[in-house]
Amino acid sequence: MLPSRHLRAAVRQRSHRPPAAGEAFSGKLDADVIRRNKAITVHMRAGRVGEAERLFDAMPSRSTSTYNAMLAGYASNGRLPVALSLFRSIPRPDTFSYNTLLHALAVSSSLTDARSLFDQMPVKDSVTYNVMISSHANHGLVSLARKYFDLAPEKDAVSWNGMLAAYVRNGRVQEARELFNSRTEWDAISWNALMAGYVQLGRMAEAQELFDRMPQRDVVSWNTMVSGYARGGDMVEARRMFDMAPVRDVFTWTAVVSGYAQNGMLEDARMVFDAMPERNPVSWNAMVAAYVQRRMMEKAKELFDIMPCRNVASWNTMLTGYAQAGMLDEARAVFDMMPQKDAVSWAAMLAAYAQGGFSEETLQLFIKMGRCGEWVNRSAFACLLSTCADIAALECGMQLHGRLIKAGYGLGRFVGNALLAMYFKCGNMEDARNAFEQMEDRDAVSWNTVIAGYARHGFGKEALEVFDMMRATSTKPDDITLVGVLAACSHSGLVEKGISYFYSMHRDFGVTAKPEHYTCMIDLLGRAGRLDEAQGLMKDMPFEPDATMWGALLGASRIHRNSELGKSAAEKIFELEPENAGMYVLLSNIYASSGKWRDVGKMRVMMEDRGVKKVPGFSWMEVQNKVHTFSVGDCVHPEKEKIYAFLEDLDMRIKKAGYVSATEMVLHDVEDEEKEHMLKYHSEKLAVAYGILNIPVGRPIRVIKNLRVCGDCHNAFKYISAIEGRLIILRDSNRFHHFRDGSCSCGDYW
DNA sequence: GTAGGGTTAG
Repeated sequence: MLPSRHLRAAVRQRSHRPPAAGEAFSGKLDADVIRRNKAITVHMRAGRVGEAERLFDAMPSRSTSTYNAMLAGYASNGRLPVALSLFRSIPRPDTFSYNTLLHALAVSSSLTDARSLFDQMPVKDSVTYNVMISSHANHGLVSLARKYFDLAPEKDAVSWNGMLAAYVRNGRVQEARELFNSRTEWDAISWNALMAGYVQLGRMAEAQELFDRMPQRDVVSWNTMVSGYARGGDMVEARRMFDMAPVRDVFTWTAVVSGYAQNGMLEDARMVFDAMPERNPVSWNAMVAAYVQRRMMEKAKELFDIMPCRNVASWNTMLTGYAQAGMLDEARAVFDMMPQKDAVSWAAMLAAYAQGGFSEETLQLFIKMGRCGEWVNRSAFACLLSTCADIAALECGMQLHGRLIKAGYGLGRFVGNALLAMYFKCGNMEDARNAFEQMEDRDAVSWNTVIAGYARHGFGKEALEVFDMMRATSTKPDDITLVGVLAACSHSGLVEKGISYFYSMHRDFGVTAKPEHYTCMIDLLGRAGRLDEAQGLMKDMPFEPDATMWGALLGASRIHRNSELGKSAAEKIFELEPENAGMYVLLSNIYASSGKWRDVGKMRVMMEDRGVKKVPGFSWMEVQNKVHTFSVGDCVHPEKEKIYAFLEDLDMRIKKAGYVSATEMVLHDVEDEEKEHMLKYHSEKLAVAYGILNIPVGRPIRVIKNLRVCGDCHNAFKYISAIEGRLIILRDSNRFHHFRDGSCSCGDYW
C-alpha cells in the first residue's frame, strides 16, 4: 500500500488549478504526437515498459495524453509508485489522468487511497463514478458501490451494468433483478450479467428463461449457458447448447472441455480438446486440470511440459494437483520453481500444509508471505482465514484481520463470514461478535455462523439472542439456522426451549425437520437424561437412524451410565460404520466406568480384529506465532522437564483444593496409581501447563484437541482455572469449553 | 490513454 501522505502531496500540488476533461497540454495535437502515443500504449500493453520509457524520453513535445498513456502503462504493469510520481509531474493533468490513477489505486493499492483521491478530484465524470462503483463491488462492499451509484449525477450504460454486476458478483441476484426490472434500456452485457447471476447460484431454469427472452444473444450469452450447465454437471444440456450455438469461440470450447473434466468424463474432455480450432493457455489449463482431478499426475505433467505457453494458473494447477495427491514435496518444488506466484499459489501451498496437518510449515510460509510483501486478495484472505480457523491459529488470524483493514477491504460476505468463523473456531468470542457487528452485508451464512458459533461454545443464551435479532431482519432462518438453534439449546441444557423450537419450526419458519435436526433432538433429550424420549423420537422419525444419531445416544448413555443402552447403540454403529474408532473408545469408556474390565478387553480385541486404529490424541496451542504440539505421555517438547515439574506441583495444589482424579475415565484396566499417572500426562494437560508457563497472565490459554476432552482433564481444568486465576479455552472435536473461576461454559453438559 | 458481461487454478 502507498503511504497516504505521498498521495496527498501528489494531489495537493495539483489542486490549485482544476483541469477540464479532455483538455490537452499543447492545445492542438500534431499527428506525430498521436502516432508516438499509440506506440507507447502498444509497448506498455505488451509489458515492454523500458521501450515505452525510451520513446517517452525521446519525444520533442508531449501532450497530456502522452502522460496518460505512460500512466496507464505503469499502472497496468504493476508499477504504482512510478505511476504516482509521473502523475505528479504531469503539467496539466485532465480527468483522464485522475481516472487512470484512481483505477490504479483501487486495483493495486487500497480503497482508502482511492476514496481520498476521489474526494480530492476537482472534476469528476461518469468514468470516475464507474471506477468507484466497480472497485467497491469487487471488494464486496455492495452498499458503498450503491452509494457511488446513487451519487453519480449522470449514469451511462457502464454505471448501470456496474451496479448490476455489483449485486450479481456478491450473490445478491434478487436485488440485481429488482434493478433490472426498474428500467428497460439494457444492452446484451446487462442481460448476460443477470443471467450469470442465476448461473452462479445454479438456478439454471431462471437463466434459461432470461436467455430465451433476450432480444439479442451474442457469443457471451451462449458461453454463459454452456458453462452454467457444465458447472451444474448437466453435460447433456451443455453439449446441446454448444452444438446449437451459432458462433463459438475459445471460451465456448474451453467451457465444454472443463465441464467434461469436472464431471469425470476424461475421454470426452480430451476429444473436444483435440478438436479445438484454437487453444489459449486457459484451454490447456482446463485439460491439465482434467488429469489433475483424476490424480493422474504423470499425464498432467506430460501435458504441462508440452504447453506452448504457461501462465500462473498452469503452475497453480500442478501445485494443487500435487498437494491434493498428498505429494507435498513435489508441490513445494513446483511452488519454489514457479516464475511468478500469485495469491492463489500462496493460498494453495498454505492450504496444502494446513490440510496435511503441517501447521508449523503453514505458519512459516505465512510469515514468509508477509516478508515477501505478497498482496493478498479477497479470496486468499478468506482461504487463509479458514486455514487459521482449522488449526486455530488465532494470532495469525488476527494479523490477517489487521492486514485486511489496512488493505481497505470491508467486511463483505465472503471475507466477513470467514473472519467470523475464524474468531469462533479460535475461541475468541469478543472479536467474533465485534466483526459481526461491523459487517455491512449479513446473509444467512453470517447469522448461522454466529448462532452455531455461540452454540458450540456453550453460550446458549447469546445464541438465542442472536437468533431473535435475526428474526427481526429480512434474512429468513433456514434449516442450518435451526440446527444451530437446537444445538444451542442442547449444549446449554435448555431442554424445553429446544423441544418447543423443534415442534414449531415448520409452522414458524417453513423448515422441515431433516436428519440433522433429529440428531440435535436426540442429543438434547439424551443429555437431559430423557433417554426413553430420545429413543421414542428415533422410532417415530421418517428416516432410518444413522451412525451420528446412535452416536448421540451412545454419548448420552455414557453421561447417564446406562451401559445396556450404550451397548445396543454401539452395536448399531459398528454395523453402520465398522471403522469408526471413536465409537470403540467411547464404548470402552462406558464399560470402564462401570468396572467391566472384561468387556473393555473385548473391545480392544474387536478393534484389533477389525484393524481399527485408535486415533492418537494430541493437543496443540499457539504461542507467539508458533504452534506447539503435545501428545499423551511421551512429550518430546524441548521444555518437557519444566512442564512435567510444573504439572506435579499443580496436581498437588488442585488436590488440596478438592480435586479427585477420576481414574475411571481411562481406557486401560491398569492399577489405580498407574492410571492416575497416565491421566496426569494427557496431551491437553501438557498443553495447558505449557500455556500457563508461557502465556502472560490476563490472556486466555487456548488449547485445541483432536479428540474429545477426557472427563478427568475437564474436571482438573476447572480447578486449575480457579487456582491459577486463568481463563482456559479448550476446543475439542465436539465443542468449546471455557474454564473460568472453577466452572466450565458447557455446564458439565458435554 | 480511464470504467461494464462469459473460460482455468483456491
